[in-house]
Amino acid sequence: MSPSPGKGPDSAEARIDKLFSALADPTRRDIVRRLARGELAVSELASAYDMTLPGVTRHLSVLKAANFVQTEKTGRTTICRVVPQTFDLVANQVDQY
Amino acid sequence: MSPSPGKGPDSAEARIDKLFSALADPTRRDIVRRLARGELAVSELASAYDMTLPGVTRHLSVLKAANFVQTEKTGRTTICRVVPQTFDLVANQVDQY
DNA sequence: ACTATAGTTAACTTAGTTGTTAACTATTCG
DNA sequence: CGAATAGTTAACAACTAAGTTAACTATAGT
Repeated sequence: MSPSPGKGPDSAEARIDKLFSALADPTRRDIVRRLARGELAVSELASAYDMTLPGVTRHLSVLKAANFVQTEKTGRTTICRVVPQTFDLVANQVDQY
Repeated sequence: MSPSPGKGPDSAEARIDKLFSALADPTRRDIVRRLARGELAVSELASAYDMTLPGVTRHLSVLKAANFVQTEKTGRTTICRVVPQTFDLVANQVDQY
């Protein structure tokens, strides 16, 4: 039955949904801007916002689900960095319209 | 007190929120793709989807609020067309990340 | 071993989105 | 005028999203 390009929750369209809705939140856009300047730990990021840590963790998980951000765990700190290719992908999408 | 660039519901950030969340829905992206090929009446658009007319009207109002689409009423039909500048705006946003 | 630090997960609240049906306005045609 | 067509608005149900607190896991330091 193959990877099936159907309209499941993992379809190409659903992936594009995730791209745009991840960017549709100002905190997440700001996270991305900060990470574009260099990788940061979760709590370093969190200190920039008037928001509890779990809130930031969730924004990060949205960004990871859309593949805008990758994380790597080193010891007890989790380092976050941007995945630049994903932005190219968005740019290509936008150009199509 | 001037236009006030604060963080109200009409701030620059809120406008960008609207841009991305308008594109975060597959029906709305499809509407935009169709309109990019030429203007269409609301009911012409609606006939392309397995959705009632009020549903389509609402998607259009989201696209209008984000300024992706403009409408013009002629007699009893409402013609929809795309606002290309808005896509440039999105592209510029994406390039900043 | 104990405590503090770093982060995630769960449960919950509040608010917003998506789509429906029903009711409405306005234009066109007989 | 009366009926059909084009579209919007209102009220509602179902679902998703953002943020909170509380509880948990795991690594580091003393």
